[in-house]
Amino acid sequence: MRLAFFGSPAFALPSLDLLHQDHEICLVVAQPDKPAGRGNKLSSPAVALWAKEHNIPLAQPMRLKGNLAFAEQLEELKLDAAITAAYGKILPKNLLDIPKHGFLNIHGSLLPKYRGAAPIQWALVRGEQETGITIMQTDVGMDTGDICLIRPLAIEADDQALSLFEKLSFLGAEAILEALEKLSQGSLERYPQDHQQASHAPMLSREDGRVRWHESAQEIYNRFRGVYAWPGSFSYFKGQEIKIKALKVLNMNSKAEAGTILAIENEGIWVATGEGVLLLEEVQPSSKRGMGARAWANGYQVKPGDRFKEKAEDVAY
RNA sequence: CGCGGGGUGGAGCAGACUGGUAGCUCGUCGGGCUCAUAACCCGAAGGUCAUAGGUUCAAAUCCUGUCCCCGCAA
Repeated sequence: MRLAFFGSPAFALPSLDLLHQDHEICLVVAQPDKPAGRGNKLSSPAVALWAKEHNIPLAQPMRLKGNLAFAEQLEELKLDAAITAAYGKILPKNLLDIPKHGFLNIHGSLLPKYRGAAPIQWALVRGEQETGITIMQTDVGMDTGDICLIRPLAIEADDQALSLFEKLSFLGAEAILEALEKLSQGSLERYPQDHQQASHAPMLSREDGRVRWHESAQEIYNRFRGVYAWPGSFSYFKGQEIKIKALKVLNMNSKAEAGTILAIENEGIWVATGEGVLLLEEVQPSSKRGMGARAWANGYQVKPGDRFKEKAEDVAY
């Protein structure tokens, strides 16, 4: 089939690869290049780089709404369908109607749960044991369109945002291929979502990475897994920001105040939470590279009884 | 030219403002204590202080250039 592919980050690449083998990708659309990273160097989305590598026409429009030139460009391609995968822009109605079969979206959750920009991360933060991929007919709402195909995936206890992203990106690729197969045979079903069951997964903010020590060890660990790729779990020790790079839930309890360091062992640091105890294995003070928690305790004179604080201005005793 | 922090024995840090003997917590090695130990005690090895130049009687420390690493913002 003649397709256009809308996507931006690495999540979309496995789908692109697979579609590229069986279908004709007439146009790749990605977010515009943006200044990013230290020094604000201009950088291209992964999908844009992919298109350049494979010599496929690439568009990176700033705006879609009211962009007649872009709409015309799409019209002229005589598309059978268009695919979106983590594109990052809302598609206006006039564009959705252009391809013969409209737009299909690859979404990283079991819709109607976790609609929005960060379904994978929020499924982890909420401690879900199962998530998946939904192929849906894109409409003007935020992930509200009819469902075409659902593929569940178990979340492993040690999955974090990156590992789950990777698994789902491959599952998504298989699912979209299957959906297109059915579409071309005219057997693709579509049924409406149960909007009563909908939940939302908004884009993460830096604040979502802040460790909430009063939560249970498991909840803190779940949040750690969800925000692993960005912004990462962070807390404060004696006024300095500390990122937590590796973490485990210990099977023990403590009555100490949440955030208190209980012991410093070779394998890491024991920290009390609202319920249960966590083992900090690897940390990273700002300006430093990640280091073993034990090494950090050695150099920064961390002692049992010291406490982590949730905010910079809280002074540890 | 987005803002900022850092590079000191194998690890993590202090020392720099106010130049003058290389320090701390660990690790390693040897010895001791102990029923025993990752615990404790004694001892030892190991550092061109990222790099190049400058100032000075004297530079980890002050000045200039270069390389590398990291946090924030986007």
